[in-house]
Amino acid sequence: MKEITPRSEDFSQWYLDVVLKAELADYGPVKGCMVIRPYGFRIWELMQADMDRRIKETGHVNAYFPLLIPRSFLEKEKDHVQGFSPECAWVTIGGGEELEEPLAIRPTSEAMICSMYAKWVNSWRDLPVLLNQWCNVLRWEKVTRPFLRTTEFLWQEGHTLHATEAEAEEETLKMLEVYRSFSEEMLAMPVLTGRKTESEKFAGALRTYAIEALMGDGKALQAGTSHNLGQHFATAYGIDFLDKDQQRAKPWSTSWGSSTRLIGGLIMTHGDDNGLVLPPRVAPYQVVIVPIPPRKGDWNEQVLPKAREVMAALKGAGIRVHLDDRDNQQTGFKYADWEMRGVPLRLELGPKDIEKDQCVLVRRDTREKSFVPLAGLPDAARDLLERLQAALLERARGFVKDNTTRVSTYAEFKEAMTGRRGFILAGWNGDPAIEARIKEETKATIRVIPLDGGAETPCVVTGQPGREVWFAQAY
RNA sequence: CGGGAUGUAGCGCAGCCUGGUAGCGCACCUGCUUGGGGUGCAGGUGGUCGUGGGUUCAAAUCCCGCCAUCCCGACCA
Repeated sequence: MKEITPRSEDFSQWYLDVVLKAELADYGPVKGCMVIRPYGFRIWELMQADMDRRIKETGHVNAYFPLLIPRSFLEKEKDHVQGFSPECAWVTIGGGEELEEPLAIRPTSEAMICSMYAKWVNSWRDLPVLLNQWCNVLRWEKVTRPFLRTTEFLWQEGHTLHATEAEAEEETLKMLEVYRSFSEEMLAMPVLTGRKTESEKFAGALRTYAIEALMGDGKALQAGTSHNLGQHFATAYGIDFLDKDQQRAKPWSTSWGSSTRLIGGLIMTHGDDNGLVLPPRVAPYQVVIVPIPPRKGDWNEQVLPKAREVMAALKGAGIRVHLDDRDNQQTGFKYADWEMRGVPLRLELGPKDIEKDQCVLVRRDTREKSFVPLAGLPDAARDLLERLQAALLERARGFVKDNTTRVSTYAEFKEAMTGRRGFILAGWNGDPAIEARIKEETKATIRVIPLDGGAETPCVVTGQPGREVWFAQAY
C-alpha cells in the first residue's frame, strides 16, 4: 500500500491521497464526475439522515423536481441566467432528433421549482411553502477536485415562499443556523456565519449568507449557503397570490443548499498524516475490532468467538462496529489501514486480554490507549466516542483561533497572507473596488460580513470609516 | 480558453533518444511462514503500449492529427 503524502509537504496531494486510498471516491470516466464509493457514501448517508431530520424539524417537507429545465425557464431571471449559463450542460438531442428547445441539466432548481410554484400558489393561505429536495446537480466546472468542486454533485436545496420580507429573512437566517449547528455538532467543524458581499452573492439573490470553515492549509471553504431571494424570482416566474385584504401580492422566496462538499470539509478539517480522522457521529464504523491471533493455535477457537460477542454487545448499544477478521492481513497492517480510513476507535482483543476480561481501546485522534473491562464496554466505548467527538471540535476551534489574525494595516494583511494565511479580520469601507483590489493583490476575498454588520473599524486599505469583516483565501 | 507536461497491467513507473517477440515494484491469486504497529520465501494470473492515420520488411519506439489527464494562469452563486 502506497504511503499518504504528508500533509505539511503537499496539502493538495495529501487530500487526494486520502480520498482515493481511504476509498471515499474514485475518478469516473467523465471529467469532474466522480464515483462515491461505499465508504464515502456511507458518510454521506449519515450526514444526510441528520441534515434531513433538521430540515424536517424546522417545518420543511421533501419533494422531487425534474432534472431537465427548458432553456426558456432558466432565462426568466436575468442575473440568474447570467450567473449559471456558463456552467450549464445542455441536452439538445432526444430520441435521435434535435430538440425544439434545448434542456439544461439543472445547475440548481430555482427556475424549475419557481415555475411550479407559480402554478400552485394562489392565496395567502397557500403560504408559506417550505420545500426541500435531495438531488444531483451539474455545473460544468473547469477545475475539479473530488468532493470540493465536481461537475456533478449531490446536495439538498430548500426553496421556500413567504408572505413578507421579514418572514423570508427569518427563514434564511434560520437555515443558516441549521447549517452552522449541523457542521459543529455532526462534523465537529467550526464555522463562521455571515453575509456575502455583492460580488460573492448568489446569482439572482437579494442577500446571500454562508457558513465558512477553515481548512488545514489555511484556506476557507464555503460549506453551505442560504439566500434571501427577495421578490426577484416571484417576479420573474410570475408567482403571486391574493392577500387577506384582497390585494394581489408577490411572495418573498428563499433558497438554501448544502452538498457533498461538506465531506471535503470534513476531511480537510480533521485529517492528519496517517489519513482520515472521522468524527464519531458521521463515521461509518465508530469502532473497529482487530482481533489478535494467538501465538499457538487457532484464532477461530481462541479469539474470534469472543470478538463476535464483543461486537454484538457494542451493536446492541447502538454503536456502529466492524470486526476485521481478515486472516490474510497482519495486525500491524490492519492498524494502519483503519487509521487511514479514520475509524474513531480501534478495539484490540487478543488472548492476553481475554484472559483478563478486558480489551484495548485506541483513539484515532490522539492514539491514546486504554484498557477497558469487557463488562462495562458499551458504556465506556460510547463515552469515549462522545469525548472524541467533543475533542475534535475543540481542537478544530483552537486551530481557527490560532489561525485568525486581526490586522490594522494593509502591510500586516499582506504579511498574514504570505504566511500561514487563515482568517484575517480587517476593516473594509464597503467598496467593491477595494475588495477586488485586495483579491488581486493577496488572493484573499471577503468570506463573510458578520451578521451584526461588524465592528466599526477603519478600512485596512484606505483608512476610511469601515466595518470589520472576515477575509481568507477561498477554495 | 492560453502556457507547460504526461498517457505502457488495478496503481506507480522503466523501455522510446539509437525501430527487431513488453519489463520492474506494489496490489491480486496459490502454498508455506509470520502474527500485540505496514512479515518473509517460493510459484502464478493479468497489457490490442490513449486513439486514428502515415513511414517501414518490421512501430510502445519515428512523423502528423485527435482525445484524455495533471500543473500554472484565466474562469468558478
